[in-house]
Amino acid sequence: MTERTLITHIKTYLTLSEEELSEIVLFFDCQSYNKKETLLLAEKRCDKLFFVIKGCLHLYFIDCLGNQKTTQFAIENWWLTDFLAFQNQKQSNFYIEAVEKSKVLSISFSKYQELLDKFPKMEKYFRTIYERAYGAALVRLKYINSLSKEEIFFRFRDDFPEFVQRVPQYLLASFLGLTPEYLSEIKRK
Amino acid sequence: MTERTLITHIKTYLTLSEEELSEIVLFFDCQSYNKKETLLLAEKRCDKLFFVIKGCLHLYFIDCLGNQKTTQFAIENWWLTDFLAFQNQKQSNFYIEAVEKSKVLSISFSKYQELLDKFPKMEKYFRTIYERAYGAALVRLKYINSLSKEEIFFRFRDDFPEFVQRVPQYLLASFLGLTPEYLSEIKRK
DNA sequence: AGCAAAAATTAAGCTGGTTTAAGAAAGTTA
DNA sequence: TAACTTTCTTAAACCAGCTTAATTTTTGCT
Repeated sequence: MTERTLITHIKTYLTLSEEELSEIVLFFDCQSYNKKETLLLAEKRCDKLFFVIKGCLHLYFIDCLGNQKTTQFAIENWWLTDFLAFQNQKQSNFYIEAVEKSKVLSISFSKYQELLDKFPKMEKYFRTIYERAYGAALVRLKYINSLSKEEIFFRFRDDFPEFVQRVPQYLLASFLGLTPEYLSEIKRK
Repeated sequence: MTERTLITHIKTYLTLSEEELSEIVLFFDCQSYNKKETLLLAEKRCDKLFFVIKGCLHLYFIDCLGNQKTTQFAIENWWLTDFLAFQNQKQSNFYIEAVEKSKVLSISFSKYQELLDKFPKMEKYFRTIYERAYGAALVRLKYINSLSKEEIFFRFRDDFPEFVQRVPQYLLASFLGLTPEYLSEIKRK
């Protein structure tokens, strides 16, 4: 069962019975996506929260020149959506697309509410996830505001070597906030 | 009572009895800080989560050239700490200082755990706060990666005009990721 | 009010990183 | 294995934003 991935993840944060856990996963839909397939469209109401079982997604937007810019990746055990738009049930500022063939759980906003109402312990689970994600975003902002683009790349490669291998360079460049050309030049050294 | 500020804020997210609310605020200490007074030191274990009753705090670090760089502000009704260090009870990557004379509630990590255990509804409160904060951080990363420094400033001034008046320009410049000199040049136009 | 310190402005010179454009390599499809 | 498409590389010209440094304005203190 592929849903074991989520159950295992929840169990690292909470103590829940097997019955509860198997009830919980019923709130989710499981779907597979091919490389470059779209999961969420900007301008549409953001009604889905995603959990990656296998594969890799990215959250991106299109800048004023028509370039795709990646703001966040999500690999196995990561949650992803436009959280602000999801919480307010507004239209999304971002697109979500599969970077590679992926297996993904999703939950609608109303099911998410139901899940949290029925299993209040899940509030703790998500509180912990978001507390950490927000903290990590602040540290990321710190790096952006203190390191040169070259240092940002080397730091990221040291911290996540396997990830640098995994995603195409032009997506990595966009995530790190530099041009593919400059990233290529940095790597040459 | 100054604690009403927190109570009022919690009530916008949860339904709780007055008895519960007044028990909750007992978990917090209230303290006043003068302008430039330090609340949290980098390199020290991060054992406090802060809530601003009145005034303004900022989360900053010192870059390799010895410059103070602001990553986040917190005004009335905002929570602030180095969330990653707080959750893991590690030493902080950041300093926290009062930007102006401020009145602040604080809670230690162990009291925070106790509070969440005793009042599980508070999990929902913090889940919501962090979900929003993380979403906002992603949108902020989007702006950083798509707008010129000039556009970043004008956008921020349009969105938060009163805030631009409130904090010193050199802190605002640092928060927006540009030099005070360049910000000054932009404003001249 | 008067002094000292902190913050903001101005301007010139400089550089890290972008833009543009073209070619090479790697992946995909039939 | 050939043709097409996507991704990566290279190099030169360019510029947004930084650095430096000197001056002015504002703030805080007694």
